[in-house]
Amino acid sequence: MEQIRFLLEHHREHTYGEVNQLGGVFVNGRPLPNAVRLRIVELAQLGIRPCDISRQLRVSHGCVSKILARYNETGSILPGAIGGSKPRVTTPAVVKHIRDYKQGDPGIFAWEIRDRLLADGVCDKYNVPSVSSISRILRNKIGSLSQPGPFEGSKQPPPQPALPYSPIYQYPYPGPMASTAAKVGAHPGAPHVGLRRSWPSAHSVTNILGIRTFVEQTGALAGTEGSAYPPKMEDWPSVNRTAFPPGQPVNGIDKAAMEGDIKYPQPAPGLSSVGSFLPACAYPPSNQHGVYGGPPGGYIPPGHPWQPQGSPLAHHGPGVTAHGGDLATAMAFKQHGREVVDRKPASPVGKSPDSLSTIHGLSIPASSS
DNA sequence: CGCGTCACGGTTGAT
DNA sequence: TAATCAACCGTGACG
Repeated sequence: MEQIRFLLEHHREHTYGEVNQLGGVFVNGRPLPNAVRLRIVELAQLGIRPCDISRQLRVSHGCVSKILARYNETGSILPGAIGGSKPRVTTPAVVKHIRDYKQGDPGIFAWEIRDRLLADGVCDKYNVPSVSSISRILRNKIGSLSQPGPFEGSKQPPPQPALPYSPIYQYPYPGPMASTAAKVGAHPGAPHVGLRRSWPSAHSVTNILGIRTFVEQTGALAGTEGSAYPPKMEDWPSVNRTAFPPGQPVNGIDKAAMEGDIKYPQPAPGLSSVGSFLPACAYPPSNQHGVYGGPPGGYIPPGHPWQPQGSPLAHHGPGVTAHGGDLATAMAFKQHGREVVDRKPASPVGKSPDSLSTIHGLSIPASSS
């Protein structure tokens, strides 16, 4: 144990990371590792209260609350897209259409333009400019230039006008992604890890509960993380990192992985165990994932609350969306849990109270610490 | 005591 | 190439 501590600290020295009031390690400004996020959701699904999850995982309750809330809404355990510019709603193409509408009907109201953009399929409800934005465009761009589009037209970048971008990611897509996820996640190797040591309770919990199994099966994890994060997957790191050797580029993951490594080096410290442990366990070996992950769709029950049918998040963009599939997986996961659990009642799954209690016993004790 | 919320200091990545 | 900026992050504290 001490060793562990030592390692942690040592590790910390050259990596960064801060320790919160609960003794958990976090990197300011950066998302918690996916492994931890997943764990939060798993535990919640098992009926463990947020406050206990917070203590067990040593993550602030505000964070637990946020992650669970997001999960309940979107079905994803992933953090939001960090950085970068929000896709512009007023893409050149959109502006051009606005201009056209205005020219066609100088008396047109901004809200009418908005409606037309939707009606014409130029935008969808997710990326249609607000009335005020349209007004601004009319004022600033179109108003002044009466000319047709020199500016944008030519330059039209790549943006896709009608593309939906979802503020969050779009997760739900069962189809495509499993592989991605798999890749990412797949790292068999992890088991070894001495993870256990560091996080006694936690890991125990996982095993005990059999969560990990669950996860693997569902593929949620893998899927989720991997795919979901196509663009950024920042978290992966912890997970990946463990498994991934540096040179391996896994679809984009590599980068993520790397980052992860860098920043969240080892989960080891503090929650460390979690991080490392989880990942390992969590990620299904490729073969498995093949089995489970592939068919995420299957897991997803048809009408899910959070998964609106296609709508909101669903529409996905081209490539990006593909990742969503993972998400779907994730979702599946959620559903699963959800159905069973529902949060408070608890015990649904088969784990029943016993499990819980066990869990509590194991982990919670830590809280005192 | 639990938990939703938000200010804060931080990081990221597209422009 | 560097700077800007808006998005997100988790913590910590308040209610």
